[in-house]
Amino acid sequence: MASIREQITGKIRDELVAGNFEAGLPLRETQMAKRFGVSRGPVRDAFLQLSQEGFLAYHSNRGVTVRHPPALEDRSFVASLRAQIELYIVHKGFEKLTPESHKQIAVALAGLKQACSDKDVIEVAKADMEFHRSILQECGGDDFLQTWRQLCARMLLTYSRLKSFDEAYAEHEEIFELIKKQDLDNALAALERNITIAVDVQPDPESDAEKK
Amino acid sequence: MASIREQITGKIRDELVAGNFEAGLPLRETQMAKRFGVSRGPVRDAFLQLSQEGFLAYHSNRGVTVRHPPALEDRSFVASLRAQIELYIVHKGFEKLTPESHKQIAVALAGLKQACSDKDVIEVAKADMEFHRSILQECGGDDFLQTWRQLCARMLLTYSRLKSFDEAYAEHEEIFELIKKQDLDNALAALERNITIAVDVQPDPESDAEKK
DNA sequence: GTTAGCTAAATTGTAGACAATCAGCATGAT
DNA sequence: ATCATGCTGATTGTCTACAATTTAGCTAAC
Repeated sequence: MASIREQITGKIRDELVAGNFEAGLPLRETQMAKRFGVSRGPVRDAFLQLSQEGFLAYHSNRGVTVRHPPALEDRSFVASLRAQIELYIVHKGFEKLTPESHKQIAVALAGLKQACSDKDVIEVAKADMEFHRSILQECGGDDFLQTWRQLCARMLLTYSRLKSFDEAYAEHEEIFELIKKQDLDNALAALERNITIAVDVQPDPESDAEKK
Repeated sequence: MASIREQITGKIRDELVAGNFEAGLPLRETQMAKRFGVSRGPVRDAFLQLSQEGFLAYHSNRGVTVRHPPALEDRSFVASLRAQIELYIVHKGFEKLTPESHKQIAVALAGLKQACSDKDVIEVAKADMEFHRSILQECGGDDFLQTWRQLCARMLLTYSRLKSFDEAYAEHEEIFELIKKQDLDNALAALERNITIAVDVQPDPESDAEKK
């Protein structure tokens, strides 16, 4: 069973991804602790972790605030870094993949399918990341997972798949099929498209600099 | 004045960079708390933060262990990612640099000079990073600082400048001079050389996979 | 001999109380 | 008016005690 800290971290992260809190808004330890019916300790740990993950901005002695999404001009660079990491890991671990690996990835893909048919944007965002994460995991890319997570966090603060749910799912299904067919080159190409295509849209008016 | 958590985090990080603890060694909250004469709270926070930074590996309910350095084959990729981030930020913020910025960077460079003349490897490593960090800071790259830190942490776990101290210093001085001369292209080139040249050496026998 | 289950010690996880710090506002001197 | 100073309420930072979890060693059954 997951610790309270992990549960709290997950719940707050979900809300941040869902966009329930506007950028810059301060989150209070007491408020969250009372809301979830726990003490401040685990909440404090969660805040610290989410700050490191890139979702919150930590201000010494003054608490945390919801972090602003990256500036429009930086988003494609973030996506590029993320794509490089995924491609590197998949390229490196492609041989290692076993039928069991395929099964694990299939589970994640099924989750995405469900979320898409439910048309639940938050669940889709989470399932999207989980699909990619499972691939990295199976390719043995644990070493880069934390850095990958940070980049994903930056992207999730403005998650918005322009395309239809069905199309978003189809993209991931294609990646999975190519992996199963052991077609490395096309799998990598499909991955890269999938990662970098979702940016360069939707001008966000409140992408100001972080205030100190 | 810095909080206890920050002080503890810094001290443990220094020791990790210095290589005082061998990879895989578990660090105990109680042990560290007693050692620094504080309670477990700040130590716990420090462990959590250092885990996120990439220095420690966190195991639920079982504490933290010193993380293994990246596999030899991955190091140049880590350096490449770090170089890309620095080049991107400097490229983007080069215009913003003011005489005051140059002064800030000069301070960091002076620190590196001191450390080099003292021939103190740990201080050199810290000053090296501080020099780069000050440049990024002045170029307005706060958004990527956390990711950059993670990559640096991975590199610092095997920090070893092959060249002499004098040569290491000269490299950084050159970068600074090119920045002052506002010679963007050559500054970027010098930066990239400086970052990527330090890898591809010294086969490390104990670069095993992380144990779960 | 091997293995499953139990017990005890060590360690991390959580709670609640207290101390330190900070932002805002009123107050008063220049 | 303007700036400095000192209060005050709110919030984070730290400590201590206790609960939950894990690990290792022992025992006993097979």
